[in-house]
Amino acid sequence: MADEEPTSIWMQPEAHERSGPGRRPGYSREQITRTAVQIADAEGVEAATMRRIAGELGTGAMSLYRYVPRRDDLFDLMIDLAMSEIELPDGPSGGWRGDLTLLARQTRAAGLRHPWLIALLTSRPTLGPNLLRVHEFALSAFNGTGLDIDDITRFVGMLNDYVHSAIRREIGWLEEARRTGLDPERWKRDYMGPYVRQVVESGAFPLFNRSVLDSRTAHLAPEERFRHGLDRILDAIAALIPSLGPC
Amino acid sequence: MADEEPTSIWMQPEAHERSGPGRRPGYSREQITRTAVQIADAEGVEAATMRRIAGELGTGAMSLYRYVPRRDDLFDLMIDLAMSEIELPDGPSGGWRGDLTLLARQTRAAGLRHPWLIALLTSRPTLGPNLLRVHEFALSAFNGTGLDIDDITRFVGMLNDYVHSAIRREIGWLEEARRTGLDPERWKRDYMGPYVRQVVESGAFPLFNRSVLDSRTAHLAPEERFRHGLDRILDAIAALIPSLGPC
DNA sequence: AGTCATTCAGGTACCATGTACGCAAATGGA
DNA sequence: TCCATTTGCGTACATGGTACCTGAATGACT
Repeated sequence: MADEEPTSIWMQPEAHERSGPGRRPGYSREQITRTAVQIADAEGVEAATMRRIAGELGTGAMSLYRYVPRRDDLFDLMIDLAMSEIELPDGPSGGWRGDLTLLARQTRAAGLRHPWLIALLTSRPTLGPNLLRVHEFALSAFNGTGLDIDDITRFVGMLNDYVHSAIRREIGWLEEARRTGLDPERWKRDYMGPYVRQVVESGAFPLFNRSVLDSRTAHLAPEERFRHGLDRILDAIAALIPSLGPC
Repeated sequence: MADEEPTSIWMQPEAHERSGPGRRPGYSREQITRTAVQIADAEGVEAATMRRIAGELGTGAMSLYRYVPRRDDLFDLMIDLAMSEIELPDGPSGGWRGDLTLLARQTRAAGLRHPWLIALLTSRPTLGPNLLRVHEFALSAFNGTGLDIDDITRFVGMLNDYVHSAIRREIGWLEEARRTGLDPERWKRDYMGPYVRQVVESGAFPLFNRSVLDSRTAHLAPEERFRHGLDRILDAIAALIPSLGPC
C-alpha cells in the first residue's frame, strides 16, 4: 500500500480502475479475502497464513501486501465478507420481534458457516460497511416504538450478546477439538469429559451439577435451543419497553 | 510434565511435596503464572511469551515446560489466578439482586485490572476451580426463587454476557491502542476517529449516527455507565421471574 | 519506435515465537 | 559411594509476519 499511516483499512479503499503507467494488478482484495475465508472455514483461522493464502492463489506471500497492509486488516476484510452474507430487507417491517428474529437467525447461520467469525468479531473492534448495515437494521427495528436511542442501543446490545454467546456455545468444543487436532468425539471423551465428571463427582458445586445433569434444554436440537433462548431474550426486551404497557 | 496425554491442565495438578531422589524444583506453577500475569497486565498478553516470562524469572524458556505443559495451559492458569481475586461471600445472602450486583462489580474490577482476562475467557472454554466457584455463586443467587435450573442458567448467562460485553466496551480501544503501539489519544484521533467521522458525515446510517451523537449515557463516568446498564439487565431478569408476579 | 516513470510480482532475509531433544547438575535412598 | 530420578536449560527446528530489493510489465510522452 502506498500509505503507511496507521489508519483503518476502511479508509484505504482498494485502488480501483486506474489510468496511467504501471503494471496491472493480477489479484484483488476481494479475491484474497475470499481465499482466506475458504481456508479459515475449512481449517481454522490460524491456517489462513499469508504464505498459505498466497500459495492457494499460486503466488508468493509478499504479493499479498500490495493489496492488504497487514494481516490484521485482512481479518477485518474477512469479517466484513462474512457479514455481507447476512441477507436483510431494505428496511424494518414494523414488527421488531420478527425483524430481530430474522436478524438473529441470519447471524447464527453466518456464524456456523464461518466458525471463526464470532471470535474475530469480539476480538477486533471493526466497523466495516456490512457490520454497519446489519447494525443499522437492528437499530431500525425499534423505530416507531418511541424508545430512547440509548435504550435501543442497549436492547440491540442484549440481543447481540445473546446471539454471539449462543453461537460460541454451539461451536464451542467443536472448534476446540479441531484446534487441538483431535476428532470431536475423542475430545469430549478424553479431554474435557473426564474433568467435568471429576468435578461433578466431587459434589463441590451442587448447582453446577444440576445445570449439567438436570438440564432439559441440553437435549434439544441446537436450532430449537437457539430459538428458545432467543425468545426469552426478546421476552425480556418486551418487558422493558414501557410503551407496551405493564407486562 | 510426565504425562503427555492431551488432557485438561486441571487434571494434571502440580507435583507437590515429593519424597525421593531427584533435584528439587526451583520454581512453581503459581510463581510462573503470577509472573505471566504481571507481564500481561503491563504490556498485553502477547508480551507474555515463554522466553519473556522465563527471563523475568532469571531462567531459560525451556525450564517453564517442567511446570506447564503448553503455553495455552498457562493461559488457563492465568485466567484462574485472575478469577481468584474475585472475592465473594461463602453463600448467597438471600437477595439475588444484591448478590449479582456484587458479583458484577467484582468481575468488572478484575477485568479492568487484567485487561486480557475477558478476551482469554471468551476464547478458551476453561473450567478452573475459581471459575467454578464464581459460577456456582452466581447460580446460587437464584436459590429459593423456585426457578428451573435452565432458567437460572439462562439468567446467569444473560448477566455474564452483559458484564463481559460492558468490560470489553470499557477497555475497547484502550487495548487496541496499546496493541498498535500508539498512545490512546492519538489512536482515537488518527485511527478510528476519522473513519467514524466519515461514516457519520456520509449520513448513510442515521440510527448509528444518533447512537453516536445523541447518546446521553456516553457522557457518564464509566462506573455509572456500567452500573446503569447492569440495573437494566437485572430489571430484565426480574421481569422474567414468574414468582415475582406480574411486574 | 524509443524512453522512462510507475506499478506489480515475488524471492530472500530477518526476527520472534513455541517447543522437541538431549545432556549436565542436583538429590536422596540403598 | 553409587545410582535412579528429577530439574535446569542450551541448542535447534519449524512456522509465522513482514521489510527490502530486484526485475518485469505497462502506458504516456517525445
